[in-house]
Amino acid sequence: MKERYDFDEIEIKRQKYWSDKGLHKAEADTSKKKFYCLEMFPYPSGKIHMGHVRNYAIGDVIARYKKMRGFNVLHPMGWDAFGLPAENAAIKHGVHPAKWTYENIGYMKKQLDRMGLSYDWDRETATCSPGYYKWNQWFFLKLYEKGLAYKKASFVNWCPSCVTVLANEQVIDGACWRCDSAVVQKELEQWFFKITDYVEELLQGCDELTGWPERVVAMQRNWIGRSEGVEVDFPLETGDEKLRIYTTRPDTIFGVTYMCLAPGHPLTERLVQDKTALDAIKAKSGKEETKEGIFTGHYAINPLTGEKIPVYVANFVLMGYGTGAIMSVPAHDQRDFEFAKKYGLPIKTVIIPEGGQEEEMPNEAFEGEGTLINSGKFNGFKSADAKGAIAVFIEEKESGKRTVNYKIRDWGISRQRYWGTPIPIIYCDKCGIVPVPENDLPVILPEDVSFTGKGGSPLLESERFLNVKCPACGGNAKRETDTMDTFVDSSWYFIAYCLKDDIDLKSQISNLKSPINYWMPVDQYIGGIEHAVLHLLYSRFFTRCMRDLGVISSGEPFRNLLTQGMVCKETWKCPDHDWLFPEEVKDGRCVNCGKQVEKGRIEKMSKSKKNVIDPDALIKKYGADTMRLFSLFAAPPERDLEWSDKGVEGAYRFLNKVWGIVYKNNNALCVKRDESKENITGASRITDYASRLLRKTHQTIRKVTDDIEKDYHFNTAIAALMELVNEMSSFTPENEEDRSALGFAVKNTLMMLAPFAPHFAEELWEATGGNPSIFEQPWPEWDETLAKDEEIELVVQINGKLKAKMLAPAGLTDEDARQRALQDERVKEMLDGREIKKVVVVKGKLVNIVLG
RNA sequence: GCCGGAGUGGCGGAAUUGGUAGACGCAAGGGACUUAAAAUCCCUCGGAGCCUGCUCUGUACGAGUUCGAGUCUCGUCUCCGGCACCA
Repeated sequence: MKERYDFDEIEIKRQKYWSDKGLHKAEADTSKKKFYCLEMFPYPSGKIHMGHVRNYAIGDVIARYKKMRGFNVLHPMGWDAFGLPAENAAIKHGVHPAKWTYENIGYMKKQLDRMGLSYDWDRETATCSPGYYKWNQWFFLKLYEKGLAYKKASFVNWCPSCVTVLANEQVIDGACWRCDSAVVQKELEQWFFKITDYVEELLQGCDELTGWPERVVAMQRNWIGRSEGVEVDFPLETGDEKLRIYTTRPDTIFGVTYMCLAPGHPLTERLVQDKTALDAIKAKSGKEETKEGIFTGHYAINPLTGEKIPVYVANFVLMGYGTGAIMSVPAHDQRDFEFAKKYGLPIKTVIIPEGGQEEEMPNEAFEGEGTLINSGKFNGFKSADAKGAIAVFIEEKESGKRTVNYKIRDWGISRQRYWGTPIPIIYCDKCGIVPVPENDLPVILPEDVSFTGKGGSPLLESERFLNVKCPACGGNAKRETDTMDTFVDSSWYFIAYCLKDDIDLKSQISNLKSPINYWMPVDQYIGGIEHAVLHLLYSRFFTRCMRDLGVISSGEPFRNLLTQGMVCKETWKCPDHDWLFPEEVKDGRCVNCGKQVEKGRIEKMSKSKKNVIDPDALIKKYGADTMRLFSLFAAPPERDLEWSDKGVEGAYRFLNKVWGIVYKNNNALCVKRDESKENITGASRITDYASRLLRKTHQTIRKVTDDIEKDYHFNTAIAALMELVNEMSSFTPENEEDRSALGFAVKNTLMMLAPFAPHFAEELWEATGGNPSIFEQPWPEWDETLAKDEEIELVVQINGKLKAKMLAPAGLTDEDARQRALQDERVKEMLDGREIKKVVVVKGKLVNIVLG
């Protein structure tokens, strides 16, 4: 072996070795226990970034570790290849989205391979390939058959800059999630997936997501937003029209002093005379913090009290939730309270808190539960009881019914964009909406379109695509020109990976022994927290739909989820030149202007903040193993990672140290024996020397295995390996026993290092005579008796404070420990003859002497 | 406002069911090797005191439970993330 650690040569050699061996290929085999390890696939934006590196390094450690544990491991990778950036690149640079995308895929794939990731590339999929998106279309047709895909006109979130519709989830604080432009409302015909049909199941399924981070499950529950309440009809004073409201607080219904309609409510136009005032309210709808409203001039009747109640239109009432109308109880709802104060409306208290009294002039609404007053026959009821009783009463009076409401809406999937899956629908003047026959799939995305960026669907311009014969009547018809939301693509790619060459979902229906049913669910899914709601919820929905189609036998796709933290780095800012690259800062000054720079916060790596590290450069300087090792060592996976150039050097030093030990061991050990100048006397001394290293090795195997198994805490596992290596580096073997102990330590260190620094471990494995691949070795096992310490440090406390430490044989009895502590000269001195009240002994660890 | 999560050295981070606070790494200081530097190796490294050994103190803050609290309970403060006029 070479004296120097030449990472570049080794890594390329080992990547070829694994590839030639087909080490990462997976085959479904029901006789083997499987492990499906999956990292969220990337959008092929051009180059991988450190976030990818971390994500994939974590996944690769798990995949390689599980393989060594004897699992049949599936570890695939592919490309989330449809999406806006490709189209934007086409508009900007005139490159066709397909060309742009496939070129990026080619480059990024090389980068991933250079990292030494153990993917089975036979299963690679790009969602933009017809072989993949055909099944998006097939799935769409199946949902359409079941009434789960439907078209409706609705107000949608429209981004004027991206010229497209956005899902509710893609709107953040009224702005586009991608470009930050203000989102406007526009009425369009859209295709929807009926996720609301599965909402109860998706919610209940949350209880079973025990392998998911709690906060992600909480976010999903929160997004679904289930609430139980009552819909109540308030008849209008004039005519037979009724106002239907939704409330979760029927216990406060006697406190209603006015009502509010959403500006978009169907009745507003009829009730409000002053259209300019109405328009003003509409303009302020759903945006502003301040509450504004107008009186309609109409009154409704509270069905329980018969009271006459003024009806308002208010900007803060949402049309999309409940019935778009509310009953207002200012005494017990802060929003209603503020509105009432502003417009001088009465406030009627109907709930008093436990042990409280009715306040004359409340300063704020009391939103808690309590006891009912001013509520007719329900006076004296507790809120919880009153909710039920009043709901029943309303139902008996046929004034309303108990209902469950959800915040989640159906999933709008239409996008007025080119680079996505064509929706397989044909519009015929005679037959109306006609689905493309299954046999005609895929509907291929045409290439002959131009990218002007002027908006509208580019597909409208492709005559060959647009004009089609109606499958039903044969007459002239037109295709749907919208494409699907790319979240459709990513909602089932993990199922596609299970099928190797041909993603034929249909052929797998009702096949209990299909590869899908062998590999699914994903045992470990790893990705960023940013997908906590969207992607993960849609995938759970899709998998359930697939289950109901018979494609898969169970509906929960991801057993365990690990959300890795962000990769962060410090930032630099110049008062004139904004964010600076680290190399633009010299001695605390900006190299452009010489001004004092400000050390900014530690932020997520981003090009705009100029605090990115380029993985290519890192690999060139230190190699992939060092990069992987550092990103795994610096923090536990779920936490944010602060990038440190010095820390990377530390990881590199560590590998060099191991290399040095193995090199020395391999070549110089045999000679060393005669050159020995040290005086080591007595065989027992030598035995002890070797057995200490042996013990440490067994302890390390236990620690590393536990750390990986428990929570994938690779940072502490690597720390334990470093400890062992430190011990090895100061170990000079003097005899056969020593040499075999060191050999054992080296061999096990390499095996444990293998998932983290695979090329490095594989190279040294071979250099030390290991054969075949280290990844075909079983994970090391420890011997509990050999791992046991012979001596322990017995801690003596007096009144809980550490006073002395002494060596004692392991496994001593509590009584022995007690005697040793009490008879220690120094302890005796400190006790100074004072009365001992009690002695607490913690087995094999500690004695606490409690004085009176 | 509601729901999560977190506050430990100069820094990243360790500490089974409550039982030696600060593993491992980085930075820093000192030393060895070298003509010199790099690399490497050795030592020190929470704070304060007498710098030998030791003593006191210390895990955001304040109480509490306990023989014993970074860990459990209650309260306070700060920071981060998500949701947010959802009736």
